[in-house]
Amino acid sequence: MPLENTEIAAMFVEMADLLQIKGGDRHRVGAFRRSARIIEGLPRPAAQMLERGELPKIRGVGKGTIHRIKQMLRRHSCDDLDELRRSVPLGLRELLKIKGIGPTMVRNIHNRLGVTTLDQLEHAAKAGAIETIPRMGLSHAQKILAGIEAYRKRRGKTALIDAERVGRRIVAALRELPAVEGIALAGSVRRRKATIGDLDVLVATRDPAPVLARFQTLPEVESVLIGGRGTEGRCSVRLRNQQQADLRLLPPASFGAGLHYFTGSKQHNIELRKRANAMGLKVSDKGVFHREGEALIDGCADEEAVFRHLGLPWIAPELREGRGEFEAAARGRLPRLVRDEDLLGDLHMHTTDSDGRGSLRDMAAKAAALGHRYIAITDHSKALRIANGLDEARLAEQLGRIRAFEARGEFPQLRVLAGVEVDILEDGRLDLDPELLAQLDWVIASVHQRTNLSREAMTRRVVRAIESGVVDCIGHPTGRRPGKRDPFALDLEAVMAAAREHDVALECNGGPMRMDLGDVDCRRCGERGVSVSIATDAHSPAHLGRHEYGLAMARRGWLEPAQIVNAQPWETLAQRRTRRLREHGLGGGGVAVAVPRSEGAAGFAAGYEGGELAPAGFVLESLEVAQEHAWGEGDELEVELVSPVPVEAPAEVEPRRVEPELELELELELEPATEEEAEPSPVDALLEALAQRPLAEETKTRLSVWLMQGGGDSDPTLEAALQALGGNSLQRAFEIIYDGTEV
DNA sequence: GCCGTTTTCGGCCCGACTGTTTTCAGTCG
Repeated sequence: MPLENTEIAAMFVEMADLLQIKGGDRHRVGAFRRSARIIEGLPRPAAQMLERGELPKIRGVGKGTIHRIKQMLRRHSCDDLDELRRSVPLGLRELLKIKGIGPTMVRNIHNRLGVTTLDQLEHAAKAGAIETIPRMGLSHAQKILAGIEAYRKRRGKTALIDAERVGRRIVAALRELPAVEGIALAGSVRRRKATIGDLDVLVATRDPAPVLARFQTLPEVESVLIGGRGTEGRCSVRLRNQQQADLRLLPPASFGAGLHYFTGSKQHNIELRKRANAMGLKVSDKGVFHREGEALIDGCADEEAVFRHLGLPWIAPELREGRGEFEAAARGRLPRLVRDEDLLGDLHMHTTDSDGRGSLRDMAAKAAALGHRYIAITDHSKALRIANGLDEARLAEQLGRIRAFEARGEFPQLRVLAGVEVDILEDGRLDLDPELLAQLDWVIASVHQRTNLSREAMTRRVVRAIESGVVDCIGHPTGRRPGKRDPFALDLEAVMAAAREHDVALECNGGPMRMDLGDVDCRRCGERGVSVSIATDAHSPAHLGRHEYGLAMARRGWLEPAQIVNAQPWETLAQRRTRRLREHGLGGGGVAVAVPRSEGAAGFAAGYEGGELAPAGFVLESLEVAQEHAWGEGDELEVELVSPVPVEAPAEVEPRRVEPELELELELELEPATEEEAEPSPVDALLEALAQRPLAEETKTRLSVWLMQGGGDSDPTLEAALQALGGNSLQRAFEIIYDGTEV
């Protein structure tokens, strides 16, 4: 497998950093950075473009860059990078990973204080040596110490995309060997965690020697940690990206048992073995055994066999965190996890109008090729100058362009929605005129700047945006960058409550460096009835369709298609928006939804009174008004009066509410029990369990499972107990579970 | 290092923010 463009780009960035630390010519540094940006943005693999002679034609790519790329493709490095790495100590390179420290500061710190390692820097900062450097003061020292602490917490963790990329390459190389009968990545990569520690590679083979030999000499390998003779069946290496990779060699007959064991998580395995124990069985990476006498029952060539022996259905790796998956599996209540093919559209992407690399048409063409049913164009707003954000005039112009594009009907199966990713300003106001926002089809509101507010201020800020009525979704809600930046201070609980009240979705941003919301937050959304948008945040056509990282978080968060906005048809989302706008007294106010149905202009929205532009599914005064203002292929465009706007959202998105009358009845039924009743009813026993702190694991699981079913009669005893506590039983369940858990 | 032209070498992206300083330097996106 050839190097990917992002990997080549990363090497150019590293060269720029190292050269800058050495005090090299800043324009040369800048040229390396520019090369990195260009390579990262190439439409096709650099290797391919090089072969076709397309690379030298690109502005900014000169002879030197071509020469280096050729070397990198051949040997994953180049002469200059080798030389720079030799001349700059490893410890100094590590300092760059601390937030607030750039190459120039590394240089100054090194030159003035002789610091070459993280520990030395920490010592210097504590000893007050930082302040002796010109233009650096106490704040810098404090910032550095905080940065070191944050870095230490996340050290050794690699982003999923990076770990997976190198892992896949190793798998591809080993798979070629005749001795390899089966191969898989296990561990946290397989569970699709956002950050990965070590890489686990499993190989099924009857002939370990050639596999071991090949593994140790892969180009990705920097040094062998454990291996060679005496270490049968395994080998650990340090990779060039500083990750550790462990190779395990397994007999094919027990590959499934090993795959399960090494996929983990640890907690999941502990619970699995507990369960096996209770059944008189023993489970290990070698298979399933009788507990007495340890006789082998089954080596388990595949993973399903492991679960089958325990009377369980196969559990998806993403759920294997010991967070209630066994209880759910045993009761036949595992979630039907959202899959790529469930996603009908993508509601977050950028074009060349702001900081994207593809035009409106480029994005639409790619989306159509991927079979998307709809996409929303959501460029940045003016506050994000660096991204060339749109002001009102440019957005209005783009809106007209999108409507005209739709009217042409070039991609009849695809609906292109006019949207925006509007900045949430410091005080919670939106960066664009709400009147204009109300005319769009899909509005994402995001925080990009001033991210260091207090928790209270940040929460007020985001909640205010939600309350505006024109916002459909909060983009990358926590601002986290796994392994790089902590989420900003935010009361997500309050945000979710507001989101639910105003029917606003929270985004699960699938940008591989964001994955925001994370898995735990996705699950909280699911439990609270807050819908989630799995979006790519694509900045080029190549990024479209890359739902894998958003899906990873959503699946780890137990989310099902019904909880995902972009797994719903666009008409459903349009209705939700229309209803919300009307409730907030913004636009709308008509009586019917008009949906154009013509062949040539499928999915195009008609205009409404006054000749202004209206979003798809917009509420229109009448059929006549719609037809009068319809544009497109002249009279070929039909506008159809569909139905009055439904007031209720689809049942699967909106959890049921408890009827007040029912509550009252149950309360009466559950009047205080008399002392002589020896045996408490199941409901009373459960009430007692619900009042316990900390909450028993079993009770917690029962609550989670019930919540995952959307409440209701899946567990009548629990429902009765919750209703006895008064109020909305779903709400009670959330409160109890989060009161009884440290989140 | 790359570009463009002045064809042999000069000029190279930028704004917000922060911290340290009274005019700038470094980081981040």
